[in-house]
Amino acid sequence: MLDPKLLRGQLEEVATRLQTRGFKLDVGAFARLEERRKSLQVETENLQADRKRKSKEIGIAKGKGEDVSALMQEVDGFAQRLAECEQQLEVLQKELLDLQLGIPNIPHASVPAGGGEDDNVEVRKWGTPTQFDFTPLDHVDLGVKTGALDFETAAKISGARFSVMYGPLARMHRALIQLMLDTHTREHGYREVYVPYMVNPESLQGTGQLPKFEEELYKLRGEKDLYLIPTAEVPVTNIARDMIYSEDQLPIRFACHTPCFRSEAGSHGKDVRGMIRQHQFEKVEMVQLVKPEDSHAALESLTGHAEAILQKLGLPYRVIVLCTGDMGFSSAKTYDIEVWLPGQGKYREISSCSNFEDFQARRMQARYRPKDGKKPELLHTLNGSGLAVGRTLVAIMENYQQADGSIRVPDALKPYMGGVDVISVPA
RNA sequence: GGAAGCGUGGCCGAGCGGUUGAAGGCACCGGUCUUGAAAACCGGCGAGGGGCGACCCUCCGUGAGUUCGAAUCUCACCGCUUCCGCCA
Repeated sequence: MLDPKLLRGQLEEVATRLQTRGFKLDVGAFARLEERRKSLQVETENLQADRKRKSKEIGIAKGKGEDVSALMQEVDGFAQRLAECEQQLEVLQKELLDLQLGIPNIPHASVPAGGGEDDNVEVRKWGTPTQFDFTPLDHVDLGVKTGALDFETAAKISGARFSVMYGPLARMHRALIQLMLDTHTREHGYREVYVPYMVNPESLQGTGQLPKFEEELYKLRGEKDLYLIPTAEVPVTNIARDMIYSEDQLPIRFACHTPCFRSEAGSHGKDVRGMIRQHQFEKVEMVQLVKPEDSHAALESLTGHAEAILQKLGLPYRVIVLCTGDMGFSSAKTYDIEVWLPGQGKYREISSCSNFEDFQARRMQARYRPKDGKKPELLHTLNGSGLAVGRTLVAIMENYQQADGSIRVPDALKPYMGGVDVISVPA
């Protein structure tokens, strides 16, 4: 959520900046609502002040044993109007809030302008696309050859966009999670955290998935309103909801492994082959809670933490900065990391690292108290995948494949693989 | 699932329906003292919001209700604790 004061005070500038990300702010509608709110709120509060004062007088008069019927009548005189005002104000404020909850974050000044993914800008590249002296297969064909991936069985059990993995490949999938968590906790200063996979609507509103993107979520049946998490970002960031941290507690860094559940509504026909886009996938997520002045530096280091995993695994990648038109709803700035996939002959997203500044914090009322003892301030939140596990597995399969369809185990994973160093093709 | 109890400021903890946004303590901030620190003492100190301002409003788990007036009374819901049962 944007700062309501900013919205009121600099409505036109805000609208202009939101336009760069393709969002049309209805300036007129907002201004009209805001004007009505202002006059109604002033009237309501004046009447409330009146009632408060008179009630106090009644108390005093009664204490002295005086007659209070005149005072009571005075209150009666405006009680009706007050009730109307209060009710209308409540409706109006709800309307304004709904409007504000639907407004995306303002892009940071350093974000390149652009209308869509074609305008994203590459900022660096690591490694070079893997070369083969044979024609490389994609992970689906490799999965068939090794007998380790089984989409048909997954379809039988659940449907499209699910996968079943067997043996050493399933183990490598688990090993990746271990490597990622160990790296972030031992080398990058994150605290490991375990969280619920089912969350309430308040949490989803806090991070920005609700109210606007409900169709992307799986909602559970049952007497409680619960949703499956689309990312660990939701439960982990909401740890900070309604909190006031002391300044010396910051920064807080969490690393968390969870499954993620996404309906992928609206991506029909996209990445239908293989395990690139699944309804269920594993991810290790990094979340940071920092002081406002530190958040952009934190985004750089957090992105580096995700890159470190790819470097350990020897997977070529590039980092791009998303342009204004391609960023997510809540983000002020986002780097995507794209890994080289020989099977597709292109770079594909494997991590997304974002600085939300105070956008999520305002929705969550996540704050900290500055050292000088003054008012609590909103903190800044960030998160990034470190990494998407399924896609990392795909990248390893495709980059580490050999001519016979077997897959070498990257050195960094060997300690976790119990002696297996090749996923071989059965005879 | 059954029974009982409890939800008050950053934390702990008082609070007869009426000058209570809330005693007290801790923490925190400022000061005195000290070579420095600690201790002691003095002072300050909840959050959110509105108004150009003088100021004003809201908030005691959440939501309804009673009342001129609710932290305080009623109802519902949520959460927590303890005991019993069941259970990975």
